[in-house]
Amino acid sequence: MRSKDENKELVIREKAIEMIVNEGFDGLSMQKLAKEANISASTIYIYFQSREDLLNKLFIEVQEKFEKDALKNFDPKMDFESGLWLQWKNRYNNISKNPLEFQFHEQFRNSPLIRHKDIKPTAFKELMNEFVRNAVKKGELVNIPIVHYWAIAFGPFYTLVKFHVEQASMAGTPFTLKEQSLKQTFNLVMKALRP
Amino acid sequence: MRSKDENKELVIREKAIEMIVNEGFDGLSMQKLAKEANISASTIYIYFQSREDLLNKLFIEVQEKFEKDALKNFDPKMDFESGLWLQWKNRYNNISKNPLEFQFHEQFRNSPLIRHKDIKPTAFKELMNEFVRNAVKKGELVNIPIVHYWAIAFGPFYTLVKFHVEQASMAGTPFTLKEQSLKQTFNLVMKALRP
DNA sequence: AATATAAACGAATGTTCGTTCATTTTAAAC
DNA sequence: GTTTAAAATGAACGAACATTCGTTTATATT
Repeated sequence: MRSKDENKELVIREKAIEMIVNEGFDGLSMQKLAKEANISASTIYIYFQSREDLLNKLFIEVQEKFEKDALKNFDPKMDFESGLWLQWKNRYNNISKNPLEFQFHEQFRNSPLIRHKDIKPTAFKELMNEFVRNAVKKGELVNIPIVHYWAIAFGPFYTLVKFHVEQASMAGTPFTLKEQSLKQTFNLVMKALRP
Repeated sequence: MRSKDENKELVIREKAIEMIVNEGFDGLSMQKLAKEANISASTIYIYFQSREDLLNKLFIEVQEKFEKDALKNFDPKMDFESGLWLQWKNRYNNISKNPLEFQFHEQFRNSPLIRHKDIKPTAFKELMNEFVRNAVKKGELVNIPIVHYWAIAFGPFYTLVKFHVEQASMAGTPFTLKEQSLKQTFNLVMKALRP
């Protein structure tokens, strides 16, 4: 009996994301993907049920990886400023290490494909809610609806990061955003969020 | 001689945006679009050179309309808080009146299609820069790089609005976001931006 | 070394794609 | 009412699409 080549599935995933980022969803055909991965098109169907299944699995994989990595060293009992800053830095690190995955994720999130999936509420979300509740209780954070909090706490972060990712992507240069820039923006955000 | 039916071009544009928002870029085929618009596929080519030309024209149209409407009653000599709030409200009004156009714009902006176009710097951008320079000079705004300003001044706005647009779109209900919610978020953003 | 079994493949399926073109229809201009 | 020229069309084009299938190949197990 022959066993599945784990590396082969990885190549399919990598090339698929690369093609989608560079050419969009309609730029990803199974035959072109096969050629890029140096395999036969029919081989893809051993690893994925269909094109749609492939896309969904890619999204879920990236989403889960990003959520998990965002919580590295994080504890909802941390003081608010340290906890939020840790999240900014974690997310920043993930994006600079995986700009293609990030762009794929953004593209998927902004497309109607996202509607065909039901996004299950993750433990991630509950952990963040706890973090926010604690901070309000301790008087470290203004008491506002959670969506307002998300908008202010992460809106500036993603706007800033996306700007730099897009700049780099268009110019063909590596993604660069100095930690000092991030910190300066973060300090202003904290000013908004403190009671 | 027969003249072009302006209404026909409008229907094509409307249906195209509708299809893209509901089914994505690969959901838009010329034949399906023709059927939706009750015309022959070849008729589309009287109004647009190609599929790509159609997409580009749609984007440019929406982009210019949104930029123009964002500046309604705006003057770069306004005091900072009033000027920024006016922009929030203008943008908010446009999005709630044209949620499909907004979603189309977001989808395009986050796709690689945007790279095939060169975005010419608009008068819009220069006007905003002047507004910011004035505000800094008058001591109404912290002195930070312009990209940091954009991130903080509009990041929270778009994060909040997109959340509500997506909610409404998924649930099939109309877009609703109370002005009071918007104002509350705005006040915190102002707290961050004041010196 | 033989066997068994899933991986891997190339070719072929029927469909749909964007676009073209010869023809017909329409309405403005005279 | 006739002319004229562009709008509008349906049929047709080859290319590319996702997926299937019968066959071959590779490898773990015996």
